[in-house]
Amino acid sequence: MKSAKDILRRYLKSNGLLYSRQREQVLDIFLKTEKHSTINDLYELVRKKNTKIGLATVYRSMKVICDAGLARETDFGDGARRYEHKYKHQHHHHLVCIKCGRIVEIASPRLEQIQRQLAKKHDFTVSRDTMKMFGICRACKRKSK
Amino acid sequence: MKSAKDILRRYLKSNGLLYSRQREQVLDIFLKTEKHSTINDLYELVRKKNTKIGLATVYRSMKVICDAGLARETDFGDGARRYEHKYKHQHHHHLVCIKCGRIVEIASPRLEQIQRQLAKKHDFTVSRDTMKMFGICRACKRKSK
DNA sequence: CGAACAATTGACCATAATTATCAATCTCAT
DNA sequence: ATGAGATTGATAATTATGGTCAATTGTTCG
Repeated sequence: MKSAKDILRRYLKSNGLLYSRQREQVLDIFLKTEKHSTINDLYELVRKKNTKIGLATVYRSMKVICDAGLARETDFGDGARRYEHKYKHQHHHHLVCIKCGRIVEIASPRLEQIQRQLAKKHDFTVSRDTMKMFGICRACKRKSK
Repeated sequence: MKSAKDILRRYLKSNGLLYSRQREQVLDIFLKTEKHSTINDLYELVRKKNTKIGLATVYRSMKVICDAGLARETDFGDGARRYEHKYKHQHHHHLVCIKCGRIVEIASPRLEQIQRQLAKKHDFTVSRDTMKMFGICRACKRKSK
């Protein structure tokens, strides 16, 4: 089983790109995060290891890490791009609480099946998909009673 | 059957807001658009009728029109908020071609049913949801052969 | 109708996320 | 170790969007 670093290394090499210290640092930090970090989140974390790193480098590194298939961009409509793990994580969708911001990840084979059928019906070759439901979670419903 | 203007009027009145000339103009233009316009698209269209209107007014008007339930924000991840019709239009999802930008609207009761089940399972009260699949449409697949 | 009052507007500024620029520096195959 | 080419960090530029405020407008009520 290849490690995430191996995958990044291989991706970079096969595209004529370099395995820089900064890219490795960003990947290390990203792998340690649990969920849905913004570029700024990652930037601040990486700066604890490397105070000299620039914000643009974090943007650029996450782009490469996505291209390598290790991360996935998600957008919760809050004006900031977020990243989640893609390697060794099953495809999933999101329930987002608009009160407390809690995000629940959900996987549903039946949903995926319907998605495949819909894509086939319209002859689309799908490379990326996203489904989100925004609403109020159980805890917030209790609180507001 | 109430017209979109009646709905806006009623919404405004019941919220202590005013029915201004600009809001009506923005609504008129929005109703004439077919699909997924950005604020800037609408701004340029409204300016043909009212060269004095400000961009901020279009932002503010579309916000109110959304709140009144006549429009829905969509996000295709291209860095610009887009608006689509909500009144007298059934809920739907999107297939987006990443080559030519074509957007196909799809409705699926089975998908909606699964969404309801997933929300219920996690005790979420869903107020808004979105599902998108990005890929290559039939026409673009043919072209690239 | 017309005055009064609160909401809205338009112009402009503020902010925030993201990207472009470019000289200095680093990576890696040889 | 070296050189060609990729990357970086600092900063400026860009873009979408929201805030401010004095001037204007819409609505209500007498």
